Amino acid sequence: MILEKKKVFLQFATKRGLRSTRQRDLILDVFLSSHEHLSVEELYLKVKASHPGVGQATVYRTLKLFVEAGLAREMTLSDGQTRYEHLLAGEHHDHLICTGCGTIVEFEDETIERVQDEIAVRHGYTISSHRLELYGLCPACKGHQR
Amino acid sequence: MILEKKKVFLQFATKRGLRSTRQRDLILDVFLSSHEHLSVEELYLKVKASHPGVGQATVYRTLKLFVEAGLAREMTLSDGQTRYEHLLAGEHHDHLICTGCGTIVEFEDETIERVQDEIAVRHGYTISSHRLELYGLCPACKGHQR
DNA sequence: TTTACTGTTGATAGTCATTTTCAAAGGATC
DNA sequence: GATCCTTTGAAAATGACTATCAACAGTAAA
Ligand SMILES: [Mn+2]
Ligand SMILES: [Mn+2]
Ligand SMILES: [Zn+2]
Ligand SMILES: [Zn+2]
Repeated sequence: MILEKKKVFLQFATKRGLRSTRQRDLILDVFLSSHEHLSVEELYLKVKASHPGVGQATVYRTLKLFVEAGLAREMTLSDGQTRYEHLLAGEHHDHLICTGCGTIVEFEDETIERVQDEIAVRHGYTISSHRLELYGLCPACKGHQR
Repeated sequence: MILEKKKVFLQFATKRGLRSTRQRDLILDVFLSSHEHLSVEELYLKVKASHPGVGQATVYRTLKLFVEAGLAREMTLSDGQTRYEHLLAGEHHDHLICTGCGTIVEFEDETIERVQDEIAVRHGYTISSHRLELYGLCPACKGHQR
């Protein structure tokens, strides 16, 4: 899985004529070793922990490359920070997000996907992507509240 | 329709002990006279066109009041600007957005809403809100492209 | 009305995430 | 190794939004 994504990036880098650098290899390793939905700042801190010299701008730049390479997706929740998650081109899922603790559950639902297409067709649109986020309290947070 | 929303704001203002000001009346008029999904900047420009003295900060502040009053909804697309649209408390709709020209179609679908609830229940979550955006090309833009 | 109180406004400074700039560093090819 | 040109990191710049604060303006009592 991780190796597959490394290969995807390598192929992308080759096709684009990108040079191989320590920084990009490192950032890719850190990114692939985490399965959360990390903000740039969070990723930068993880990177800096082992390699203090790496600059924040490089992390910003490199994450954008991962998206272009087709191994990551950029997502914006309502906290004003851009987050990145693993996602190979062609894969897809939506999010169920706890407003209490931030826990994210990923899901896919073919009924919803199908109805979305029907709606688009009805209006003459051709859908290229979509975004569905459900916000609410997770079981744990529901307990705390009362 | 417009009168109803003005009344909603008036009641909110009364309940909250807000003073009646020229600026808020004006911004409310401009907001209600447009049925688009306007950014704060766009609204500010419309306001400034007839009343150049009004400050940007006042527009920001007033739009937040409209949301609190229950007659507007704040929305964030991917362009990094907050937009506001008409929405009375209790109403709801989702968006179909053209990536070519920005045209927005509003829709509601009870099947999707129902399945969303099922998904939430399955994971033990209690949903408080959601956000669904479909991105693609509208009929007009599909024509242009080819 | 005036007065006195206090909410509101607009200009400006501040914040925060992200982007740009640019000189120095470092891959790649010969 | 020499050359070329991409990449990097620090710092400045940007852009949306928020906080600050003195001047202003509703409001309600006098
Ligand atoms: Mn995810
Ligand atoms: Mn809408
Ligand atoms: Zn939770
Ligand atoms: Zn279009």
